[in-house]
Amino acid sequence: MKKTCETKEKLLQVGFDLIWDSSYGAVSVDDICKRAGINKGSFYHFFPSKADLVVEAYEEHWKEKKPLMDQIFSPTVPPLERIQNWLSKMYDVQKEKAEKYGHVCGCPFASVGSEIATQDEKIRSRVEGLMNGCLKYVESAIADAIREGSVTVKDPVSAAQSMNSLLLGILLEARVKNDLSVLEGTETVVLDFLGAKAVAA
Amino acid sequence: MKKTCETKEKLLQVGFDLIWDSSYGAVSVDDICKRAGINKGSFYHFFPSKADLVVEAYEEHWKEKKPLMDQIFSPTVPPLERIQNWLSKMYDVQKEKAEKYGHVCGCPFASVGSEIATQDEKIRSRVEGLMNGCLKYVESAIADAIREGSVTVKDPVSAAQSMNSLLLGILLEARVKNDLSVLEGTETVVLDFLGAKAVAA
DNA sequence: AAAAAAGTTGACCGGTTGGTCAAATGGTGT
DNA sequence: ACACCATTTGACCAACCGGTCAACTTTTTT
Repeated sequence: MKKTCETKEKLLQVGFDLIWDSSYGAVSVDDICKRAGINKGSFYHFFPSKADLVVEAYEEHWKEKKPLMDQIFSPTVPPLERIQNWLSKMYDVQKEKAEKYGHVCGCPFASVGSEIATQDEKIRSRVEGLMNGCLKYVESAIADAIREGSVTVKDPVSAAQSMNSLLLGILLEARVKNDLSVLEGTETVVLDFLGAKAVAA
Repeated sequence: MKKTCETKEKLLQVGFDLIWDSSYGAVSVDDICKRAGINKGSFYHFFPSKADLVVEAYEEHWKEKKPLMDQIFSPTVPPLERIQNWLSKMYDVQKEKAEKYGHVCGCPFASVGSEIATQDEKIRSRVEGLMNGCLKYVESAIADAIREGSVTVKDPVSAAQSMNSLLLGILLEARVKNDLSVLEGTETVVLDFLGAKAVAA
């Protein structure tokens, strides 16, 4: 027998990747199991339903990414640099994904969230929570930037909100156009949006 | 027998509405036919496949909306007012949809585009085209605003691009949160983004 | 070593999926 | 009256869907 939960983790990871690349509706439980090399019975041993797998997969993905986010948005880093580093990391992830799957995949929360927002309340509310999680990092970075006067924007809460929407929109556009170059000007656009005074390299 | 194409048009309209509200994957051909009160055989008399119905439905939807867009973005209207009127109309449509279906539906192009961008090239490229169609209106309005000096933004092409992304992101967020109030500050955010000098009522 | 718990297997289920088809229907031009 | 063509019908299909289950193996507990 394999190490405890190795099977479950494999299902979570494969499910997340497959659905991120295509969509919730287009990926079947069989697809996930086949790709994971695991029998369907095992799937339903660990998860009551396909929807539950998705909720857990997103939870897991966030748990894995959080340490990196904490590092990127560490208060020891100048606030605008935090945002620049975040955007840079985001681009790298998108590029890596695009090379691996042949598609620009965009934001996994946004894709699935938009697809099933009107159909499955459990998933919808979870996605909403995860999005709000991201928001906190940006909010605090912008607030710090305002305090040090490196930015002309006034309200950190609404600025973070809008900046988040802007990023989601850009990622969505990159996915729809299947074109990485859409993401290339992101740093400039975002810094402009915040009214960043001096753009440090 | 019914008037020519009445059946086809009904299928297009019902299909568009159903898929806008939920998603491409979650709406079956049977669902569309049942709701339209039309037999499935007729569906496949008019459309070679489900994907083709969607492509035609989006084409049709655009054809219907275009006159209004031309009117809103008429060069006889001051450029910033065009954008304000567009945003106002957008809010009304979202509100109406939300009241009718109980969900904030967001942008139909974005929802379906994001869902199947990586799966069906025919639909993807059509959605991309429609998005670019919208862009032209905004581009020309921003260019006019720049010429009259009512806006601080410099390049109409990239500004329109970013403004479009911002809107898509806001609509996506409203759909995921299922909350109309997300849309309420849109006009302010957008005008701020453009660096609008004086905000006329 | 025995028993209980955790994990795994693959066959199986009813319902639904996108899509097909031959036959019937009805409007139109001659 | 006729034939012609677009439209309509509903039965039909194989493949697939999410999900179940009883039997079996492995690990952990006692």
